[in-house]
Amino acid sequence: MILSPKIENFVLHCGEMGSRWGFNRTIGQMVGLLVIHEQPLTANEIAESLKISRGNVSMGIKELQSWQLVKVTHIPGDRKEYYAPSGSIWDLANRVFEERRKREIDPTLSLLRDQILDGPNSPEEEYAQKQIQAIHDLLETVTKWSAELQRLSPEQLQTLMKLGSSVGKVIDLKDKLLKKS
Amino acid sequence: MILSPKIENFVLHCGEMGSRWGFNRTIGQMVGLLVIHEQPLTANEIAESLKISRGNVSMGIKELQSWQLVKVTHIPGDRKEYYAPSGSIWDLANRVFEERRKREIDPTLSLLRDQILDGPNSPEEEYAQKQIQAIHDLLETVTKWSAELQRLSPEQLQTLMKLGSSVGKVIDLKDKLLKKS
DNA sequence: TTAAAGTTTCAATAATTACTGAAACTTTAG
DNA sequence: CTAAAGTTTCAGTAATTATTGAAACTTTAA
Repeated sequence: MILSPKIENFVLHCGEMGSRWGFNRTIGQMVGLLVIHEQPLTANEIAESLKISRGNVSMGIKELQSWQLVKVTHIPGDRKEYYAPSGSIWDLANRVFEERRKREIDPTLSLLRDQILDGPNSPEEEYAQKQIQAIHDLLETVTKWSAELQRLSPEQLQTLMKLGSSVGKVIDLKDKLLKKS
Repeated sequence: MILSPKIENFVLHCGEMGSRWGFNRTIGQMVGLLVIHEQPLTANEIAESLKISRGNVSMGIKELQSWQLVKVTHIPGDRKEYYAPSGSIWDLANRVFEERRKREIDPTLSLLRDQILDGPNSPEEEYAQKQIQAIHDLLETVTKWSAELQRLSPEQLQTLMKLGSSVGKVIDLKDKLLKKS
């Protein structure tokens, strides 16, 4: 399981980015490796390729499973478990995005809701309350949007993606139409 | 500079979330504090409120400035510097989003571009190449979209946001408009 | 039922990242 | 020019997070 320079490069880069994407270096490398390899890999192959301990791989896989990024497969007559990405690049990105939303937004949203219900407890808290409300609204919008994106069909997504630099135009057109009716 | 329980709660929470949002606990607390307080604060007030060292505040401010999240103001006849958020909640969120794009996406995009130019160096790299291309395309789309969002006017954004639970409608809308013209 | 193949767990330790506080630096009023 | 007010830097240390490797656990073929 020796990696070609190009692939090694890619895998190492995934490691460096790993921590920015929400996991650690090792796990970043694992994702990179699994994504770039057509065939599923065993835990031992992963450990060997990345030069890390077997235990570390085991913990990494557990973490990746909690993110729903890997699936386990078996080869008939072989007792080992083989690991592969749980879907297309798009699927994986979606999962990461979703998981991060849960970790980065949901807890805050929940706290802010409580704080809003509580209301301002003193004149100085008036301004605080307004800001809390603003953050809450922003986060709620983001949440709704991300849920919406998950729901779109691949074709709709395709269209939306291509829309790119002309979202603005579509919106303007919509406004005009509304005024007419 | 003693904080009311509610505000302290909010600030502490921002600290916990800080690391998830791309900075560390202290810096998260600083953002929270600045956002929730109507009046700009001095570095000493921040240190006192959060019970952290003066040096830490100084480093935190430097970091926040690199994210363009704070602005410095002065009070006539007072030599101290007063710090405040650099804009509305929406502005701040935008900046964080933008900065994270730079850190989380741009370096990868750049590497992948190089790797694509390099082409597959062996038959086994065929598949790798395809995957690299797929990741590249995904990241490029995200980048384009985020640039587009920055460019929209607040009103356009407002419209887009309210469209909310029905992005699908935007697509339908687009199709209808195209047919008419 | 057992031993071989495989996997997971976790205490110890390594690596990384954040924080303090004292010293050095900068600015300005007198 | 100088001293007071303010700010930044950074070496040392504390706190956190990641990794190893050996022991414990699980599964299955014979």
